Amino acid sequence: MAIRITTSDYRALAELRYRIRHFLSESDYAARRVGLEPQQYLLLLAIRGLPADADPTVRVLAERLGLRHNTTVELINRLEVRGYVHRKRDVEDRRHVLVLLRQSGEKLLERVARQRITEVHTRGAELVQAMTAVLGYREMLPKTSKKRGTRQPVNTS
Amino acid sequence: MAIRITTSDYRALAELRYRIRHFLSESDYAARRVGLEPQQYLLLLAIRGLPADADPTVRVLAERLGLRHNTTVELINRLEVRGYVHRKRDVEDRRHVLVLLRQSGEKLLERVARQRITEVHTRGAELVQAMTAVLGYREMLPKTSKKRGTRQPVNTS
DNA sequence: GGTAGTAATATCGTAATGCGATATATTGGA
DNA sequence: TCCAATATATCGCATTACGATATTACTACC
Repeated sequence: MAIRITTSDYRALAELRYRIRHFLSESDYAARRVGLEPQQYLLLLAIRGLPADADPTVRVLAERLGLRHNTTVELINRLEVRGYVHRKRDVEDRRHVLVLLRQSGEKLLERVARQRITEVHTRGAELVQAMTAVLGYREMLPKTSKKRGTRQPVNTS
Repeated sequence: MAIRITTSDYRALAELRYRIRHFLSESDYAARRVGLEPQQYLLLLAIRGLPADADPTVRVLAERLGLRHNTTVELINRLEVRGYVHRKRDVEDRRHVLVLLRQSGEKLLERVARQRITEVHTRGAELVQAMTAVLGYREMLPKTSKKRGTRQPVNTS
């Protein structure tokens, strides 16, 4: 049943990760330059760039960041201590906590985003190109057994 | 001088991150299921999938993972303790340390990679599509505003 | 209205991650 | 030989992340 995984397969997976990682580390670096931890930048971005129909609750943000809710709570704590965001109880449903940007947070976010926007369009194209190259190296991979399809969802949210 | 960053810009950046994050977290999850931390899986993968012309030294692996060398050293330490890799001094240049997979490490890596290979081909295509959509979200707009238009179109050649 | 169950957030303990600064060993020249 | 560059390792510290558990608020159902 087990199809042998070749060195080419491993190289493709590794190369894909390498490309993505280096694309993202530009942004990590940009964040650190303005004194933000990478994850902190991502939280600020997630709030500011939330889809129009969503509220910035802890749970929603956790889902957007691909994190557990408790990890997100602590991330918010650190940003609140630094004065970049603040919490506001949702009056509609008092279980919900809305996480809102403060001026200082928005400022920092903007400084990182400004550097990223052009960057993303130039390097992003490279990344997409590299990804299609890597992904297309074996388009005709035979379908594996049915069992493999029973995968659990990543998030409990 | 500063061009205003719009909500659409933030949404695009956030959406891009969301897509990438969820694509990657599948792999984090697959790694954790076999008892590997995400980064540990990536180190094993980096070793096994290293380009043919490279040696698995600490520095090379750090570069492939996009990490500082000292972070990589500690990651290797943890994997060595668990018996998944071992170190070997390079006899050519005794400053170099070669990081080699042990059987157990290779086994675990294979289990994760096996789940990822098909996954990457299906979800990867989705990701690429989403990325081009996000990256090109303004490419379709009329190029009236010259300021914004200074961005290069995606070159797929 | 009361109660059980569900949902959202928070807290605690612990391990992994990651960096800057610094230390040590090795190599390859001047 | 001596010195600068290179490679790895160590130390201290903050951040990240998770599982388990607690607390508060809402919702059904009786």
